[in-house]
Amino acid sequence: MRYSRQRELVLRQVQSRCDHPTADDIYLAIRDECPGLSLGTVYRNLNGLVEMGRMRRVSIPGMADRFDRTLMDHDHLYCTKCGKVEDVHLDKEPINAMLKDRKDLAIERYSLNLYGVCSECREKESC
Amino acid sequence: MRYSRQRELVLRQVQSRCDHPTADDIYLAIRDECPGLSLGTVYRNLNGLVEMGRMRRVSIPGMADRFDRTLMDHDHLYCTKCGKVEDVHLDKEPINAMLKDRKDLAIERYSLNLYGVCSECREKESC
DNA sequence: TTAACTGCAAATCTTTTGCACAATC
DNA sequence: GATTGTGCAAAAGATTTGCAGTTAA
Repeated sequence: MRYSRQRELVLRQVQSRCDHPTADDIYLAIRDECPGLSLGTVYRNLNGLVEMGRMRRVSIPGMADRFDRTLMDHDHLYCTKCGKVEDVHLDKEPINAMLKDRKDLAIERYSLNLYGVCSECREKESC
Repeated sequence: MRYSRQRELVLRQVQSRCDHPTADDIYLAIRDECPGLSLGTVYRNLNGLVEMGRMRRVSIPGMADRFDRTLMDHDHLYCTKCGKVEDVHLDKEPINAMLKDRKDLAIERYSLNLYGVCSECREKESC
C-alpha cells in the first residue's frame, strides 16, 4: 500500500477523535484540508485501514457505520438518549467460558452491542 | 390495528419458516397468493408486526434484516460458510451477572451476534 | 363513514463502483 | 512507466414515504 495524503488525513482524523465518527463525519471534518476530496475516497480508505487493522469498524443496526481508533478488544454502548456511542470495557471471561462450554457450536467470533444510557447522559439526569 | 389479508400472509409466512427470511424473501414467497402485492406493504407490515411483538427482527451488519418467528429469547449464529442464520439458545446468566456487576453502566438491553459454522455445514465438513 | 391499509413510484440513506486522470514508487 | 489512488458521478441495495385510491369496521 502506497502513501496518499487522503488516507493519511482519514487515519489522523479517526485517531484524533474518541467519538466514533461516521464516514461522513470524517469527510466533513477533513475536506477543508483537502480541497476536492470525495466521500468515495474516504470510504475506500476507511475500508482499507480497517482491513489493515489500523482502526476498527463499529456497526449498529439501522445507522451508518462508525470508526474507532481503539484497537484493543472492547465493546460499545449505544446511548438511547443522545445517540452517542461509548466505549465499554467488559470482562469477557464469563462469555468466553460459557461459549467454550458449548462444544456443539463452532463459534469463530461474536459481537456484543449494548443499549442504554451513556455516562454523560446519566450525569445530566442525576442533577 | 385492523385486519388485512396482506398482513395475515406476511405473518403466516414468517411463522411457517425457520430460516429467518428477509423482507424480499417473504415478498417473493407470498406474492403469488396476493396479486399486486407490493414490497413496501411487506415492509410496513413487518415493522408493525415486530412492534406488536408478533415476531422478531434479526439484524446482522452488512445484510438485509431478517425476521424470526421465535419470540422466546435467543441468539443467532451467522454461518460464515453458507450464510444461513441459525437459532442458538445460550445460557445468558453469565452475561447478565457480569453486566449486573457493572453498576457504572446503565444497560437496558444487549444483542449478541455469533459468527461461525452452522450445524449443517459442520456435518458436511466432517464427512 | 372514516380511519387504517394498500399499491405504486419516487425518495432516502449508506456504501460501492466504473472510468479517466493523477500521484507514487 | 507500472501500478495504485483519486474525483466524479452514477449505481446499487435496503428501506421508507407521499399520495391517491381501497377496504375493513
